[in-house]
Amino acid sequence: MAKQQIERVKGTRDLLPEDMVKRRYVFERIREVFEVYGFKEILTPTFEYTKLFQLRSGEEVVKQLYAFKDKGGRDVSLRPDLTSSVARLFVNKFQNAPKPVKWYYITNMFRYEEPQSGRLREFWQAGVELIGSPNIEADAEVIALMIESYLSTGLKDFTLNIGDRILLDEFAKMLGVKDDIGLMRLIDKKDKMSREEFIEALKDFGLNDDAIEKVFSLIELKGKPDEVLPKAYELFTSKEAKEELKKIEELFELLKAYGVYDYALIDFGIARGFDYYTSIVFEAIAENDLGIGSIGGGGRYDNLIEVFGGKPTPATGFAIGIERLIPILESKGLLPNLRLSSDVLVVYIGKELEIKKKVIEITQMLRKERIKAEYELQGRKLRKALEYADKVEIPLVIILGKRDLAEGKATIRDMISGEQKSIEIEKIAKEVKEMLA
RNA sequence: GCCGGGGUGGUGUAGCCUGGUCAGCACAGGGGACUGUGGAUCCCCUAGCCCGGGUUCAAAUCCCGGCCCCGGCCCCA
Repeated sequence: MAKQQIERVKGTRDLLPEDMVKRRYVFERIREVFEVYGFKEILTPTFEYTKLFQLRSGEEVVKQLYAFKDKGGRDVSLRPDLTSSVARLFVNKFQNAPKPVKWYYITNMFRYEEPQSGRLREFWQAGVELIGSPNIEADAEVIALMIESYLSTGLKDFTLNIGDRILLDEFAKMLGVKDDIGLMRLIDKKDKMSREEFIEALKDFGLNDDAIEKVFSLIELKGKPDEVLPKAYELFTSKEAKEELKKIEELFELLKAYGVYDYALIDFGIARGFDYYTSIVFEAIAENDLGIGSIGGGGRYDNLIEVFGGKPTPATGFAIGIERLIPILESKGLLPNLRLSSDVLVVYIGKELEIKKKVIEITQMLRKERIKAEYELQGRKLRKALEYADKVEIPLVIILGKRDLAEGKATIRDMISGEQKSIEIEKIAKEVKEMLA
């Protein structure tokens, strides 16, 4: 009698065989694309010194971390993402490596937050980091890769929305706002309130009518670059802003060359947390009715490596949220039917050791041919064994009893048609392959 | 951290408001009817009131606290 039932830890999930086949399918598609773009797989430790994450994001981030003291008194945290670890690794060992450094990872992350739709405490991300190039080509490369990653999973109904931290900073300056983060958070919430409420909120924030007018101009800067950029050049007057806009114009030209232009949009309202991003930021949105917002995001972080004690090194990257992507793929019927069951069940009739041994030999023969084969381990009677095969959708059953064995044969049963034939034991593997084909 | 809704066998649920029959049903699982042939039927078995406290003669049921789940807020690297 169990004294105590141990449950899963809050915000975690058990992944069952049927979940794992789907995930593996998605991971493999994404991995293929990462690889053909020349990214190499890496993995850093599951936990790091808490300091690493504090250095990047400040003290308040600790309450969103799975942070604890180990037995040696070290303050450590489970990784909330891989970007910090990658930057640390780069500073530790790769500062003199040939540039660019192109790394990817597919692994789990941990954040101590309240679970809700599309949000767990342990979750998986597939992401890349491209370190060493300050050029807009590098931004284009990762954005194109992100788009192609989604496409490889069959997703088509999505957009990659591109914003820019520099322009947001310029915007805040134009309005004379010091708390640019606060302003952007407010702008982020615009869709959750009515126009009147939004105007009220902006007034409460301290903006005058002219500034509010400008905020609305900014929000309208969303869509295809041909429409948005001309308006943006009107709204932004500073030299820095104009230069940044020129880069974005070029970025979209490059995306045309990559062949992914159709999926990319401008959205200058994107803030992406404001942690360490320095210019181009982006996030992917897929239309869905599951209440899932962004399915991935990224951007340029040109001073993070410096923060970690490295030489100033530009970098950019993104991460795809697997737990958000998979339900969307599933709801759109984009995941193929992946059968889990074995191809063959070998069943014996009778209790003689000789028959059981022959059944094992047949099973092994099939396995050597890389056919997924199992034999009846429960010792069920033939009738029950057939019911079992039917229930778990094993398409072929090989039956071996005294009568078959006496002739050196076994019976193969096609579980779908019900047809059976007697076949010499040595020829089973060949026959099974033909029947499965 | 805050707010709302919920927690009954492995799964889905009835019962809760109006405390009191062995907590009912279905599916799944195991066995049998049928000792070499399944996807049909019948029978049997396994297995449950999230945890702790309180009220009461009596708690799955009412009250309090906790934990967990679903969703929302904050936040979202």
